[in-house]
Amino acid sequence: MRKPDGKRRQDSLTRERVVEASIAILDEDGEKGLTFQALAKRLKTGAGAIYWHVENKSDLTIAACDAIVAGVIAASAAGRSPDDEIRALSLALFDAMDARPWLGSALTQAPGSMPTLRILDHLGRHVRALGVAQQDQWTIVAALLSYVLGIGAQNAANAEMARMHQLERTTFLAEMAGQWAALDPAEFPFVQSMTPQMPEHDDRADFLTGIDLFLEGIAARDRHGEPRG
Amino acid sequence: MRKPDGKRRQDSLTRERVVEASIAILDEDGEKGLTFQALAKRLKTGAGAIYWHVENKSDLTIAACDAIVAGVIAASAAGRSPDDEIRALSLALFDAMDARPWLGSALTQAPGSMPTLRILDHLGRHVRALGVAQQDQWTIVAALLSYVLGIGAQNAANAEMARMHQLERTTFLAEMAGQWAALDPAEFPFVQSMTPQMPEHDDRADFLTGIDLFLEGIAARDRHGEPRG
DNA sequence: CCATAGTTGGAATGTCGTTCCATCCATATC
DNA sequence: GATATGGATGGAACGACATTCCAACTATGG
Repeated sequence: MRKPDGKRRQDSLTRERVVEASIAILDEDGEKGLTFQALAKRLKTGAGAIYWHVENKSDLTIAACDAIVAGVIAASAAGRSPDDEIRALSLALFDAMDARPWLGSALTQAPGSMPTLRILDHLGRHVRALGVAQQDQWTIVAALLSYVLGIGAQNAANAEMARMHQLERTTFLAEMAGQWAALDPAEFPFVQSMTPQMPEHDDRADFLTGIDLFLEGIAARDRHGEPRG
Repeated sequence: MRKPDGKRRQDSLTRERVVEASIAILDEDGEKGLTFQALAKRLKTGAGAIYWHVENKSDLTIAACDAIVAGVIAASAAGRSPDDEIRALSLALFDAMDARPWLGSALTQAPGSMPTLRILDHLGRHVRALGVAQQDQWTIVAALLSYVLGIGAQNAANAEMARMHQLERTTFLAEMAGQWAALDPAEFPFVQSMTPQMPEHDDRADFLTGIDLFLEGIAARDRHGEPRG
C-alpha cells in the first residue's frame, strides 16, 4: 500500500470500495470467505491492485471492523443516564457481533486498533460519568471491554463452526447441548445438570445480565468503600 | 486419524507424544510456530504419520489446551470458600494464559470443547456452592467464562503481535501506550487522558478486580432481590 | 516364514497471503 | 495535441501451510 492521492482513473478502486466489498463478502460467506481472490473477483480486478489500497489482510479486516463499529457507536449515542448508556452501547455491540460473527473474531485479534479504541473510549466516558474513582476507571473499562469482546469471540467461533458443519447456529448449539447431556454426571455434574434448561436460554438477555452484574458490582464497591481492591 | 490399538512399533508415535511436542513448540515459537512440518521435524517423522494419531490441527490444538487446563484445574482445587475458589481458579487460568498466550487464543476458538467444558463445570460448581438461584446459575457461569476467555484472547493477541514485531510484550504495550498518548483528545478524550497511568497498571490485579466486580454484583443481586433480571 | 493390517515418512495437492512486473492511463509539460 | 511521468492495475509467480495419498515398513498370527 502506498499513499493514494495522485492521478486517479474514473472507475478507480478506492480503499472505501475495497472495504465495502470486504464487508459484503464477510457477511455472505463468513470469516473464511474473505480471500484476496474472492475480493478481486467481486471487484473485477486482480489481487495486486487491492494491495495498492490496503496494507495487508489484517489492515483490511480492521478497516472493515472500524466501519461497522463507528456506525454502531454513532447510532447508539443518546442522552441516557451513564449506566443506561453502558447498557445501550454494549447491547448495540452485541447485536452487531451477533449479526456479523466475523466482527467479534476480528476485534479480539486486533487489540489496540482503531475500532477497539473507539469502543474503549466511549465506554470510558460513560464509566467516568458514572462517577467511578479516577484510579479505578481504566480497570473497570478494560474489564467491560474484555467481557464484551469475549462474548463476541465465542459467538463468532460458534457461528464459524456451525457454518463448517453446514448447520444453522441454533441447531448446531442444540446438537451440542445434546452431546453435553450424554456427559458423565460424575465428571461434569454442573454442565450435565444444566443441559435440560439450555435450549430455552436467551443469549442476549444473558449478555445483558452480565453487564448488569458488572454495574451492580461497581455500585456495590462505591457503597462499601472498595473492599478487596 | 484411525483407532490406534493394534500392533505397535517399540519407538511408536503416540497421541501423547504428539500433544507433548505440540505444547513444546507452542511454548517456544507461539501459535504460528505450530505447523505439521515443524511437528514432524521435532518428532523425526513425516506429516502423514501425525495424522494417524490426530484428526486435524484443531483436534491437536484442543488436545494441547486440554492437557494444560486439566493440570491447572487439578492444581487449583482446594478447600476454600466458594468465592475464593472462583478467584483462585480464575487466577490460575489467567496465569496459565499469561505464560502460554496460545492457550487463550485456542480456547476462545473452540467453544464447547473438552477444556472449555472443564472450566465451565468447575466454575459452575463453585457458583452453585455460592448459593446462586438455580435459574441464574448458567447465566452467571457463562458470563464468568466469557470474561476469563476474553481476557485470555486479548492477551494472546497482544503477545502474538509483540512476537511479530520482535519485541517483548511489555515494551510492545508501552509503545502502544505511546501511540495512544498522541491521539486527538477531542476524539479520544478518555483513552488519551488515561495514557499517563497505563504503564503502571498490573494486568493480573486488574483481572482479579474484574472477577471481584462480578462476585460483588452477584452478592448485591442476592441482597436486593434481583433487580433488572 | 509369510500374509495381513496397523503404522510410517515423505511426496503431491490445493488454497492462501503476498510480491513482482509488464502494462495502462490521467495529468503536466512542451 | 504529442509525449513523458508516475500513480494504478491485473494477473502470474512464490512460498507457506493443512491435508491427502501412497509406497514402504514392521510386528504379530497362522
